[in-house]
Amino acid sequence: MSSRKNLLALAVLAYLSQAPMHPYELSKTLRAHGDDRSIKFTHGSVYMVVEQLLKAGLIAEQETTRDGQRPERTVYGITPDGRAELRDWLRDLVGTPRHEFPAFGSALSLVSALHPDVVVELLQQRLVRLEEQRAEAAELAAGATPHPLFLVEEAYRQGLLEAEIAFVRRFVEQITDPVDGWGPMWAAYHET
Amino acid sequence: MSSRKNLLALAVLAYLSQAPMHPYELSKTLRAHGDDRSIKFTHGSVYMVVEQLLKAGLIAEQETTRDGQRPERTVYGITPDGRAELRDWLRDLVGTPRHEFPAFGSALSLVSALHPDVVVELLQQRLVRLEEQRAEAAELAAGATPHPLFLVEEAYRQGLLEAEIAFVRRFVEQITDPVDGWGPMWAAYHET
DNA sequence: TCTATCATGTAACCAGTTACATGATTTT
DNA sequence: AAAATCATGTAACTGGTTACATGATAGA
Repeated sequence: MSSRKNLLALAVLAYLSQAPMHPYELSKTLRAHGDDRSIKFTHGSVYMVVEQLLKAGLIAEQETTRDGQRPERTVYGITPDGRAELRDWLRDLVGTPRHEFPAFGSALSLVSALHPDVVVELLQQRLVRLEEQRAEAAELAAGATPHPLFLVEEAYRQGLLEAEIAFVRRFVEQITDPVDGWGPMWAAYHET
Repeated sequence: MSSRKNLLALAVLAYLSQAPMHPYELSKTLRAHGDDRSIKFTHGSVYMVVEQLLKAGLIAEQETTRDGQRPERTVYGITPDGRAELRDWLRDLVGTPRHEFPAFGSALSLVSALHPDVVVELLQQRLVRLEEQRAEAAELAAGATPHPLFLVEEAYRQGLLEAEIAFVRRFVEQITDPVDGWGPMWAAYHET
């Protein structure tokens, strides 16, 4: 089995559960549906996971066609094992939160290596970028209207975004608070 | 240069900027300081990044000691280039948000493949787990008292956690709302 | 003293990214 | 008809994870 690490494999299973396709078509369809906002993949990685899923028996070669002088295309379909894996994997992802490692969190854990003054500047810069993202997201949500179920991932993102904005604001205040801000202590410690 | 992908490399630079160490010691120190909550690494990957950083000239072999019949240990120290990279990298991470791919988000984008009834169950299960995590985090924050600057990453996590809890609650309601919930439409669509 | 665990590192394997290759179609 | 872009795939490189190896100390 794919050992459930690469989320692209999940997406491929999901799409093949609706109709057989060849890898290039998968690649296109995924991108067309905007799945590249929630799943990281490149043209090349699609071929990779298809091969992995094939080895694992979760999909199977369905037919091999040749259209004029184009390279051969192999069409893959999902197997019963594949359907089972899709279901179980999704259930697991939805039902059980797992520990993740957002880059900003990692940076925060090491941020004492910078001088507090520059950190404040950087945080303010981050804030304006975050607010830009929020504006874009709002626009996007206002525009399109497929059923909102298909925007649920966007809603989730927006929630996280708001939380991050709030956090950054608080953090800036904690550093700069004139009465008991961390700035001075931090600056002192930083001379080492 | 390390091309700035593996955050472990950043942590290694940060620690070596305080004192030279050998890889095993790095591994231990990182774990002792709880950096494994914010950065994903294993014993083996530390050796890997040390080698990469060495190749990139960001750290340098300082001395090679042998203690009794233990294997030789090589002690590494940061170079001036390494210090510059540490600073720039951190600045970038703090100042500029980047697009990330949380697993729950990916799952959400495909969740229509499950029946709405089971999704609701799963979300409720997720909620109790999330609330457990929140309780643990609160306890942890109440207990320890190094300067809160060293818990800032925890505070960030908590913010995200709250946001996720709120989102999941809303989502459950949207599915199950008796007047215009998505449940029926979703269930119907799901027969395909 | 036997066993378990720590200290330290290497090597083999697997996954992911990037770059390249080539014929087909479309645009200028 | 030249240039650009699309359609389709392969191959090479690089990074990350896992498993293994081996002497040292400590506990039973």
